[in-house]
Amino acid sequence: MILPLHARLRSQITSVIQSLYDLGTESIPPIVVEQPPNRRFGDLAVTIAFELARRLKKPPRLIAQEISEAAGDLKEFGRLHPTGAGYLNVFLDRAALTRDGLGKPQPAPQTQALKIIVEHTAINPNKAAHVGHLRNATLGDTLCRLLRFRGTSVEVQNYIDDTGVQVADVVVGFRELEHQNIEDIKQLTDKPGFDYYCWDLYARVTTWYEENDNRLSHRRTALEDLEHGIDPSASIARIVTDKIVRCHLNTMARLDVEYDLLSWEGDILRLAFWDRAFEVLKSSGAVFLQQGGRLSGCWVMPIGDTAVEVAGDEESDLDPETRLKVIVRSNGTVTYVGKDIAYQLWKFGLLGLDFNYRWFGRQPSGRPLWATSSDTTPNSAKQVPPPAFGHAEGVYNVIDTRQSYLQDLLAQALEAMDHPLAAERSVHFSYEMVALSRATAQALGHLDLTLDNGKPFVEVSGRKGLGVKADDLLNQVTDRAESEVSSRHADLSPETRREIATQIATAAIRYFMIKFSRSKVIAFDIDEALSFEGETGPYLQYATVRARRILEKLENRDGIELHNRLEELASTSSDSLTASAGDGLWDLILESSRLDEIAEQSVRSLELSTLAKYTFGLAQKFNGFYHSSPVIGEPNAGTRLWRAAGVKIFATQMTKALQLMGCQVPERM
RNA sequence: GCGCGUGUAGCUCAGUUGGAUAGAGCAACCGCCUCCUAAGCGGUAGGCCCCUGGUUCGAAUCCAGGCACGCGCGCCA
Repeated sequence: MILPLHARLRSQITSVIQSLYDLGTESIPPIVVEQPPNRRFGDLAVTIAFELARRLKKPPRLIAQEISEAAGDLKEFGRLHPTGAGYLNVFLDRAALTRDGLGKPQPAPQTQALKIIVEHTAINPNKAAHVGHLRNATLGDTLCRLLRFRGTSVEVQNYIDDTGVQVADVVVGFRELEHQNIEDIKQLTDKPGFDYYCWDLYARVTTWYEENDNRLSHRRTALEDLEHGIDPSASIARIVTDKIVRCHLNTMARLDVEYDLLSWEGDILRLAFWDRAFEVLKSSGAVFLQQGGRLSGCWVMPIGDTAVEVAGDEESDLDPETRLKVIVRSNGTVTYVGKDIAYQLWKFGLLGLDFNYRWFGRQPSGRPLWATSSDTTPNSAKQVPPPAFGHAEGVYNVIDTRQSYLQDLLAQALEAMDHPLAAERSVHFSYEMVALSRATAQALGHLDLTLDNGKPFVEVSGRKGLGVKADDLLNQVTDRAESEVSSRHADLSPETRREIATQIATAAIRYFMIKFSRSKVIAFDIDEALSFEGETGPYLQYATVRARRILEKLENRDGIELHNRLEELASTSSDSLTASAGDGLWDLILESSRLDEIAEQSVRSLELSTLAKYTFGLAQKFNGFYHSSPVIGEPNAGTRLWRAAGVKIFATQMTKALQLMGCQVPERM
């Protein structure tokens, strides 16, 4: 792992600069350590001379020279080589770093006491999950893995909006279109495919509303019934949402996505979280009662629009009310933003109220899953007590970019309630939506060429039933993988082939969801997602499997177990690691060691594609090495040993990187 | 109208918070399975980094102004 090395290099250079120039510690700019574009320049590059050029009013090239001369031979790094316009490059002790990489795995970074809550998935529990939800869950889950990798303790929450319009619509569907009673619906939930059934029903309800506007009154009634727990609608909703949530959990489990807590909106209502939040909002002056005008009788929050404030002009044509956000309607009901404020306060432990909790089930990995509850009867003594949820130091809300405006309001509300720290630590992890490529939309019969507007993609719409269901996609990809595995490894048992196919499918889908920048709309293309060649998850797995097979065979033939051969490596000529060896072995080792640096960068920028691109590039390096440099067949014992060491380091780091992306390494491919 | 985002090879996208020769994948074309798995590798071809100006040792990257596209802006969630 390379970050500690960076830190040591930085501190040594800092002392050199301090002794050389009259600069306080604070006025030394941060020392950036980069990768030189070409290995012949060095193993690491430092750009500090460029940073200092302005301050010292000297050319960077000269500064680099001065630093290099003053530094002499640095401990562990040797000379600083001034090159180019002012880079300072170092060559590392390659043999030592390679031996370190093989040594006992370093202890995981200590878990910090502070806890981070990550909220993701949050699918309306009224229909099957689709590809857009997969992007959310994959990003959210990968973020959690990265945070834990860095030693942060993470609590994963999945928000269940069980009292919203979408659920109300499906309730209306069961009652008004299907005329089903509670018993009928219960029977339906016992059959497979209930989420698919609701997918269609939801689309039918939408059409049914469109045929006659008066029918929308059914939605209003149902919505009120849900909020106030009035049967039969409330009971129907409870049965439907419980089943759909379990369907979603099953879908996500297929991608190795798990949670700690399901937060049900209904509990927020029943436990009167909102009432408490409302008191705080009022007493802090964050909201006020609007009198007169269009919003008369509403409790509103002023929206801080910096652009408007800076302009400062009278803006006479701009309605001042457009800068007010309604939090409580004139009929006394609370809006979505209001409920969200209450929930966010609870996450930080700032609400002064807590949920009750109920056991929801054990997930495939064995991890317990809890759900919030508003049942006040105490848990039976036999039951395990729930962990302490909430009270986070920071919160990531993984929600698509269309909700940026609302997420912004949320932070503003916290600020207005005199919780600036919580506001600052409420991070909206935003990402663009998943749409359908033209080809895929057409294949699904969703692209009407007569109405073709020439857009490069077609937006998914759950309301219209337009989209690719997550389980359909998973099934297709898994089947495809299974036939590939079968054609290559007929000797494996059907169970093993299926298991491998599942691992491949997971990697294919998860990698696909991670590899794009979060600010890019994904035009989902089924053929692209089904491909296992080029920049795909299976490519990464394949490289890792190959590396493992080499090590396996080597152990069987030569009995080489690398961690037992460290001393032998120390006394073996490391010529294989020099540039003149020309096989990219050292490049492979150095690049493998950068995983911690990349993980750090990915979290800092919330750009998980960085991790994906790095892992892909690393796999490419290995494949190049694989073709140029035989390991088992290498006659020179020393060269063979060093190469084996490189393969081992690669396999170890690659396995970790894949784990971070929620992917496993199949035993064969 | 206002806000946010995007514009890089035929297509889909990277480009390390201003750095060394702008890179991948797909598609196209040409090669490589007696050799650790060809889900692989090598090679060829393909670029006014949307436009114009500015900032400086240096700009695809930062600033200003345009252009194009997407999303958001409700007493919906």
